[in-house]
Amino acid sequence: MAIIEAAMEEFVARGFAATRLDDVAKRAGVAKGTLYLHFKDKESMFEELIRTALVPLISRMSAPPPIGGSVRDAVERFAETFILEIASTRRGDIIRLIVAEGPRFPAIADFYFREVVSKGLAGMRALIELAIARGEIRENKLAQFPQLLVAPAIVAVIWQSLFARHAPLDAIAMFKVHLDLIFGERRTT
Amino acid sequence: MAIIEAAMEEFVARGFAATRLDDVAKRAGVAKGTLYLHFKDKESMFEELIRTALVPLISRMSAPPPIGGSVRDAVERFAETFILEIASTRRGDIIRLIVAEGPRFPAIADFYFREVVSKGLAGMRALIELAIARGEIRENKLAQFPQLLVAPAIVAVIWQSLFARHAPLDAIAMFKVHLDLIFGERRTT
DNA sequence: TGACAATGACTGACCAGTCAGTCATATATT
DNA sequence: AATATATGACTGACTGGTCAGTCATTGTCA
Repeated sequence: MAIIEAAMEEFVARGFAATRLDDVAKRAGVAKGTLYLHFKDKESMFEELIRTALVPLISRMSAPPPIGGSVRDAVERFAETFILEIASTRRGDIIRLIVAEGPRFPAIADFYFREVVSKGLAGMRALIELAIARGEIRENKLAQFPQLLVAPAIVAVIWQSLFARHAPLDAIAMFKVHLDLIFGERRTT
Repeated sequence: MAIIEAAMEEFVARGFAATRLDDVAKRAGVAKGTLYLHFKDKESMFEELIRTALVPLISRMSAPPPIGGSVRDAVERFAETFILEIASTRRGDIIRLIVAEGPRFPAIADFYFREVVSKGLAGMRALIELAIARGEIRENKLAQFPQLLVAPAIVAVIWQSLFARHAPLDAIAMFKVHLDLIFGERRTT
């Protein structure tokens, strides 16, 4: 749907309040009235968009449980995907948008917490516990704070949208160092 | 100045675009015209506010270089101060506000990068290098990414404003686990 | 032709920014 | 000291422009 894409662009670039529906319509190549055939009003358009935008994130999150190789490899592949497909792209702006508008749209913060954050953290915690059981991770208190595992990814997202211009950040290299801290220095075959 | 405080409250609560100067004036107990005796327009009011709000942060940042005890202790004290005085208070919202509005106010992102982020990271890097030289930290690639040291603090700030209601986060405990990852498990005397 | 989708001109609310006027205080004059 | 005059911080009603949301009209397709 062209409208959804157009609205996403505008909301990401200007935030909720400063986005004009005239601009969304123009970008989508429809008349303003058409928007109201699909959405009740600006606010529900915004909320539905954020929800929609998350569907791909969610499917990634609940993706492959790592039966095969080491937990570290699984986490590393996961993080690479996340950074390449989210932190370095338009989708990262969605996360920034949620941080920006969340407090003013409790419904969005709630939804995001329920559907993404709590599930994602639970998944991370499971991974961490598995790694501890296997002896890949020593620090067993890490399972209490799965946020620590993903913190650099969040920071990468923020960095890209605010400071990439001033100082580009090699998010993947950073994340590998982070994993070295957690799993111990990688064995150089 | 009552105006500054009032404006801060409103901007933090509603963001730039959705804040009404009538509300700022009412909250400050002055007439709207008075605002324009102190600020050129809404935009420069906002920018000056953000700059002003950072002064206390900056002075903290450039505070005591840790000559005395271990680097870990210094970082731990620093992080505790940061979390208690920033992440858990109104000031945390300022950081969120910068994340939210930064892309639309390049001047603010620039200023913030120059005055806070680059200086802060340089300080962190120096600390990390000292700790590596002293043998407190093994992972010597950490000096390339001082962001990793502070990432949990950033995450804590965001968590507090978005999700504290759903799941309170013990940011200090989290940070200690983080430090255990970096410095190795703490010796229990 | 009838049913439905799409349009875009229009309306009314809202709000940043203005400015003619007020008034408390300071300065000058007698 | 008493009165007159000047100053400028402050006010808030007002204006002009903007924009969310509406709806009478037009286009489309079976």
